[in-house]
Amino acid sequence: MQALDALDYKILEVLQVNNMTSQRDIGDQIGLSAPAVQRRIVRLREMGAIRADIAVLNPEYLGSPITIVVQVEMEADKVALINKTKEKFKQTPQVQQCYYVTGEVDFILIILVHTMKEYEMLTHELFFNNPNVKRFKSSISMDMVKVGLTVPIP
Amino acid sequence: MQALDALDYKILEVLQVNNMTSQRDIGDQIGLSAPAVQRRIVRLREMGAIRADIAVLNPEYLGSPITIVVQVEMEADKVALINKTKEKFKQTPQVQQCYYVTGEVDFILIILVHTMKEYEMLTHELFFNNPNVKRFKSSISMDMVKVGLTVPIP
DNA sequence: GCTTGTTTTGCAATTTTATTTCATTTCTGT
DNA sequence: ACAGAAATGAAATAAAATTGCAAAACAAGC
Repeated sequence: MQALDALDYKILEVLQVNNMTSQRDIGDQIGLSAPAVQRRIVRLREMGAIRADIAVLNPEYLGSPITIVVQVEMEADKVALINKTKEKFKQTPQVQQCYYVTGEVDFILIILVHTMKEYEMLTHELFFNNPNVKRFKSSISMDMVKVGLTVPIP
Repeated sequence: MQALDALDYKILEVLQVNNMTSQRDIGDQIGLSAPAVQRRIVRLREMGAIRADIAVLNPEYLGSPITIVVQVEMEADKVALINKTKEKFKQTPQVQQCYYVTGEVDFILIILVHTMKEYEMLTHELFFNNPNVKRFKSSISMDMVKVGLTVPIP
């Protein structure tokens, strides 16, 4: 994992807000030619500093899915079981995000469903049918005050 | 807010995974010409179905920020105070995400900081100095099992 | 069920952007 | 200071996005 320099950081800072910015524009902003910017971006992708390039969609236009924050407490902390559960969460399309955390609960999930019926079925699939889940608590999101994946840049 | 058709959904499905996919590729996949795809994408952006186009960065390369999930319980549910608090969270760069939720707690935050010292200072700024915050609970993320903004498409 | 007006489409042409080539410059380590 | 490696800019090329326009698909009214 090679280190990044100040110019790389500036490029990332621009791209994580708008990855449609042209290389010429970026070059002008940071004092490099377009090809130099291009080569750096290729390298940043190859090394994995840029993990993906995505369009952020507005849920309003997609049947207004319901966002639910779920806290999951596990029965046992056996690594094998934890990993199996992680894998299950990862592969469930409705699970938008999953964090394995310290503290009273073990997982915090951000789940998106189109109906509460769908959520009800999902809870069976993910929690009731998993004997290692001790309990879970759901909080319905009334307002997605801030949503993003922006990482603060040093 | 005008409705989307099946082709729009297919385009969004592709773009929310990889917005660098060329219009020709998308066209081939869904049976449209590149210009037709182009015009639909422009429209989807204008109407706000596509909210942003971003690069997803790998925190590993950015000084390995610590991800913390915070549950915040408010003192009073006065709308004016809630809105002020929302605004504060929204404007704090370390707050990557903020959900206003039903249930025992009022807010769930995803926070990224570079050091625990930074977090300690942030808790003062956001929580201790806000008289309407009754209590808050922090969970450190040990594994970002799944991270994304993907919305399930109908 | 036909006609008219509107919208959407595909093709071709144009423009813009990304990528490659290559000589030169800048860095690095000795 | 010097050799080797890496990064750069200018120019050329390739690829992609965008535009103009005629034809096709669609919808509403008669």
